[in-house]
Amino acid sequence: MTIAGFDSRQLALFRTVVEAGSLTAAARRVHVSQPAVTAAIQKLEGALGVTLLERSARGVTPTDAGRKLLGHARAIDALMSEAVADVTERHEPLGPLVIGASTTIAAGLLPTLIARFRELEGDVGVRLVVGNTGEILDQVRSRELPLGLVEGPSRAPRIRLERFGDDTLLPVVAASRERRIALESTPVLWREVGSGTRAVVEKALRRRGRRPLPMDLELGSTAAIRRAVALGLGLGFLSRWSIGDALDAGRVRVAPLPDLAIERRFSWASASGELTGTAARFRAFAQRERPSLGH
Amino acid sequence: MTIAGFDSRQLALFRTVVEAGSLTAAARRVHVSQPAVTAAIQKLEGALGVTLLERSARGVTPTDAGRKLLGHARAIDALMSEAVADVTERHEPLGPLVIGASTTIAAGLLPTLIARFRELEGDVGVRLVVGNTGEILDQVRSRELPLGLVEGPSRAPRIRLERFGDDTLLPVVAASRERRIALESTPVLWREVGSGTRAVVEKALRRRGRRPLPMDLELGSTAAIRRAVALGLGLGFLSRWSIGDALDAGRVRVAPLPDLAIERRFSWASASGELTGTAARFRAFAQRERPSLGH
DNA sequence: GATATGCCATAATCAATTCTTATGACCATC
DNA sequence: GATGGTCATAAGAATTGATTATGGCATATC
Repeated sequence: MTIAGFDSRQLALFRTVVEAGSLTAAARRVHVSQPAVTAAIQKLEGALGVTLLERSARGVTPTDAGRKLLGHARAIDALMSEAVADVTERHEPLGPLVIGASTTIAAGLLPTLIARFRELEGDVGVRLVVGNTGEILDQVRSRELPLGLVEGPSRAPRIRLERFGDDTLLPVVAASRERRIALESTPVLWREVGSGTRAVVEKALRRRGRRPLPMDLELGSTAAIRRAVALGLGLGFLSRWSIGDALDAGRVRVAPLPDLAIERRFSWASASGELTGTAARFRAFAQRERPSLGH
Repeated sequence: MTIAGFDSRQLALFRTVVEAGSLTAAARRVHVSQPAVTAAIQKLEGALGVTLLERSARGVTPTDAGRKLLGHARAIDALMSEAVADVTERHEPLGPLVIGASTTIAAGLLPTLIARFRELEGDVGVRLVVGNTGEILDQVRSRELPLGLVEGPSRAPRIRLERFGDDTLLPVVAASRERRIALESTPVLWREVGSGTRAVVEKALRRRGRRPLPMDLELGSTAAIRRAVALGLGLGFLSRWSIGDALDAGRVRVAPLPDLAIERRFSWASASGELTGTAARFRAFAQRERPSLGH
């Protein structure tokens, strides 16, 4: 399939570029680097044999050919969405959604996602099994769960893993706190021992030389941490996926400690082979919805 | 751009699968392996959360969702071609096409390609510079030529190389020859020393232990070799791209020496950066046309 | 019914594309 | 001129996507 070098994703990107007015802005919008956009557009131009954009120091503007292509790109975009909508349309009522998730995800990400899914699909029943990553993986392996959404692992035996997206654990403090945060003397709000989130946070802090202090607090859930942060009790770590509301409300803000942003991955887990019915539908839905979730 | 997992190439492949009636047949048609098709369709099904094909031992048939998607796939295909045609449409008359090519390509592939290009674009002037690969690359580097199409190299300094496609040098004999070919005692029809084609053929034959014989013939062009093969003078090597007519005419056939099929690559060469005008247009055209050229 | 044939699925491996980071050149604006 | 924005290039890493090899399963054939 190396033949064409011309597909709808390139067109969608081209559209974004024109609408954003610059390669850089488009790159930001789709969360890739600017050179990636440069390369993709060049490839598209090469495939068509036509210059599509007039480059300048202030951005890009479409050439005549580019303007023509823009129209087609929009039409194709529309047709693609229509195809998804049409094919995805359900005829028989869906069975309940059975899904396992690790704590952070179950608390932060899934509620939104499930709510939107039910908006679209009607009142599907939901059984959400919460556990740590290992527990969920085991239950997927033994077919107790058709589908899991977990933090971290990049591979697990006898299981099919697919990437959901990347997450960032951001250091946050109360919005009222002074600008400079002294890492050594600010209380840290921990999750309980055994939590996957705690493990990665511990590791990252140790790398920075931060040792546990008596003034640190240990809390049993992400929600508790969020509340504690808002109350000014210290520095907490919150997932980018679950942080939105708190930021919007203006109660908390991201601490100016850029080295402390912790990257990790969320992955789908399913038993090898066939994923069907409600679970398949939910996974596909979530995957499409993802770009609109995190900021 | 890892977000969607859903693009027009997947749809085009899906369409091919349904129209071919089986994954295997579709794989043959698009020249990829069957597992590649399996994987691509699975990915598409995953992205939509829907089963598209009913698998059986006799092939595949679309499900309801699959039939719906097929319609959309056709529509999108059509729209994509329309977009290409529209954007590619020319307003000002094109300048002459200036292109360099190595001997085999200039003789075997380019005439067809240029003819079709002119059918589409009108009577564009053509200046075709023939030379061996190194000579062409030098002239591209020095900007004497905007574009070259050459055999072989996978990289060259200060030059942008892009893949045109893969070529196979097939061992051919007269159709009238007996089935079994004794490599040791059959005369080989060589190109002259210095030819890129000769170099790779020599290497391949040496690996098989075949030494030059007094009965071998040396000829100055691909056309001469093709004629000599048809006349039964011995074993020749012809490019898959240029062999079509001779095979069709029934004068020659591929010799049953599968280990002797020699793979090599054809590449576009252009100066770093901007390729515009007629050359850009020709390259894009050729790239789209390619699937219909070789067998 | 045994056996063979053809189709699809999986696993392991390798090659190719695509992305990222780092950097440079260029143009506007202060 | 500096500064801050833009786009382009290069080199490396990561992801994707291909390939070959193999196995299961259903239909067809003897």
